Amino acid sequence: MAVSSPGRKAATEKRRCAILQAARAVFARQGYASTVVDDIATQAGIAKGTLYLYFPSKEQIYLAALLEEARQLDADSRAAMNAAPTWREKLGAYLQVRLNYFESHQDFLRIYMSEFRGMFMHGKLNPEFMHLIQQGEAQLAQVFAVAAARGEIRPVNPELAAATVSDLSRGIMERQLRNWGRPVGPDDAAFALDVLCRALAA
Amino acid sequence: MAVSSPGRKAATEKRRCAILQAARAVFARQGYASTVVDDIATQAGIAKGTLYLYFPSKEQIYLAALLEEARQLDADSRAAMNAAPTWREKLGAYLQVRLNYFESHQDFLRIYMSEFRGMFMHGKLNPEFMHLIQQGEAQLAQVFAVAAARGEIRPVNPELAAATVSDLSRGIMERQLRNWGRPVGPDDAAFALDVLCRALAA
DNA sequence: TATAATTATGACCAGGTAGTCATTTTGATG
DNA sequence: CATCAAAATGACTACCTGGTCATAATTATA
Repeated sequence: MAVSSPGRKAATEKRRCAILQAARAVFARQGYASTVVDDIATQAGIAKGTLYLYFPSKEQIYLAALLEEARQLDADSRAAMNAAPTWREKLGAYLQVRLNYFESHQDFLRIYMSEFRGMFMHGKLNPEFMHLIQQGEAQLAQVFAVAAARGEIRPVNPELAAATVSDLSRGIMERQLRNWGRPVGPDDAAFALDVLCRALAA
Repeated sequence: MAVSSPGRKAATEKRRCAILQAARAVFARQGYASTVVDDIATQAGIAKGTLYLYFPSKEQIYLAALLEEARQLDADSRAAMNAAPTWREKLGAYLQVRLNYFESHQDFLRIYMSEFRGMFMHGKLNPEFMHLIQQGEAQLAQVFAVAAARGEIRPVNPELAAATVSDLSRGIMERQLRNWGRPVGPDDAAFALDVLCRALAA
């Protein structure tokens, strides 16, 4: 008569995660349009019908798969930046977190870079995503605002500086993804950090 | 008996262009996936069947619509940079051309920014596109290589520097497209140029 | 104007896929 | 073990859309 035992709930949650992981793998490999719902089910080792027991639509799977990781990235980023004392280290932490995340979550980043970002410009986007992204840049801007107020960097428009950082970090990740020509590595991040430091130095 | 009079050829070419322009408008508004071939035909004021007299498939329309503009942007860019004498002015020209292009070809840039770029990472891409893009960065890299050899800038990896420029210029255009929060304008480009100059100064 | 060639049309078709649901399997409970 | 609710299944359907082609309109030629 138990409507749902505790063990039941855990199993359900586990399966949910497995589905999302499978979805990320498939979407990363094939992109949203070329992915068929059955592909995801197969990758997850379940039947299509079962998928629809956990998610209402292909689109929702996609969104959920990305949102989960986006939250994590945001949290990691936030933690690392808060732990860093100086603006320079905070900046380094921001870049570092992204590089680390890249190592362990390529699927997510591939989807994010290759098609998700473009969604901003078209139809509506899940508000939480907007928030997450805006929040990320706002945090960065805050760092620069503080540093500028303290005279640690020259007085720049903090939002513009933050946007610059996010442009550069995106570029780095994109180059990692497609190894365009020569291999890119940590040099790339070091160069970006160097560029930023020189550009911002008081 | 004339197989095709000269006036005929011109009319055909004109229609072809009209189709591509219509295609850009629609693709920019709705994205590739959400666009139905009939949308393009309607926008161009012709019937769907007629479209297929000029192009063999939806994908080819998309590619042709973008390739046309990409060639133009490349040409403009090349011309402006060649005309500029110093590395600094060449860099300014690169950014400027992109900003100008943005004014007059929003449709193209919207498609390019929001979904086309992501294609690099998935399936094959028209080789001419690869070439155009790689060539663009290579030209930029060349500028830096020369400037570094002359001691006009500090000795940086030219490819990395070029990549940085293209990351920043992309960021600018993207921010223009979605007026995220406050309006962005030429300040944005000026800031980017400033960042680059400071970062590269000998 | 009559004739023929070129160009345009849009109803139609074939293929493919998101989502459903009647049926089966699982596993908890007494 | 018997019973039954919850979970899983996959064949099926309803719909959509890229591309075709027989027909019609247009334009050039004689």
